[in-house]
Amino acid sequence: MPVTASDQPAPSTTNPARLTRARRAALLKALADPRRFELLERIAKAGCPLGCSQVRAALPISAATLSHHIKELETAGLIDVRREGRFHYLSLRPGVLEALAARLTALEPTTCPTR
Amino acid sequence: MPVTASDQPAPSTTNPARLTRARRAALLKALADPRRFELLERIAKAGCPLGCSQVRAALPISAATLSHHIKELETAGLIDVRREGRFHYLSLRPGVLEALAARLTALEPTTCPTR
DNA sequence: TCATCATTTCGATAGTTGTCGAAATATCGA
DNA sequence: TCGATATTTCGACAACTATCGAAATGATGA
Repeated sequence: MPVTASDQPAPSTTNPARLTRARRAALLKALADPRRFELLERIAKAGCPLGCSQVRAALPISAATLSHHIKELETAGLIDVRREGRFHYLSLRPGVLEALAARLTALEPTTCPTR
Repeated sequence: MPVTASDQPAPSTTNPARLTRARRAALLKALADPRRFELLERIAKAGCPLGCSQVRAALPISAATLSHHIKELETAGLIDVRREGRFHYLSLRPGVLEALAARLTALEPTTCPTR
């Protein structure tokens, strides 16, 4: 892959609704992996920042792989990772999913009048 | 490819709002490719069924690759392809993007009360 | 300081996929 | 029937990525 959104300085918290082409692609790619989506679902469901290890315990996944996916989600700007001592806490970055969803639904409105 | 949603009989027009795990993943994967997304955008923008060749003319892409992406979008259930003689017409399958968007925003609502 | 635990990085591997040119198939008009 | 045009299939290649075990790093508490 030549130039992804991952190369960007990236997902500034301000202005969460504006989605670059590259950022939109990065988000979709991050979400497209089933394991990552499930991970995100768990984080979302938790509501409060979720401990890394708790996820690890609940999912049949190696630590290395989990770390990898967390980085992907973070790089895409989907989650925030608060690093506190040796524990890391994951939380959904607010507004991002909504922004993406809006972008998707924005594609729909035009319906063919002839049909 | 082991077991993806593509194997399913699948994107029945009825009940567009229910999204299987597999189907959701297939949709996201289909959308994650930049070229495919642009293709979809063009189809959406056209409103009315868009000729395959018109797309081909407007995009720097080989016929083989275009065919491949169209099949991906169709298999994912994002577009309908009406085959009419030697021309094929592409149109957005209604409701699918909305359903996916809904699924995404559904992840958001729970916000941490402590923070 | 040291053992322990959480997380990351490294290296390697297997599987997936986007891309194309060339060949095949299909449809139409002459 | 024949040639032209539209689309698909085939075969191949390069790039990417999910995955893991092992080793490294970092932080804590004894």
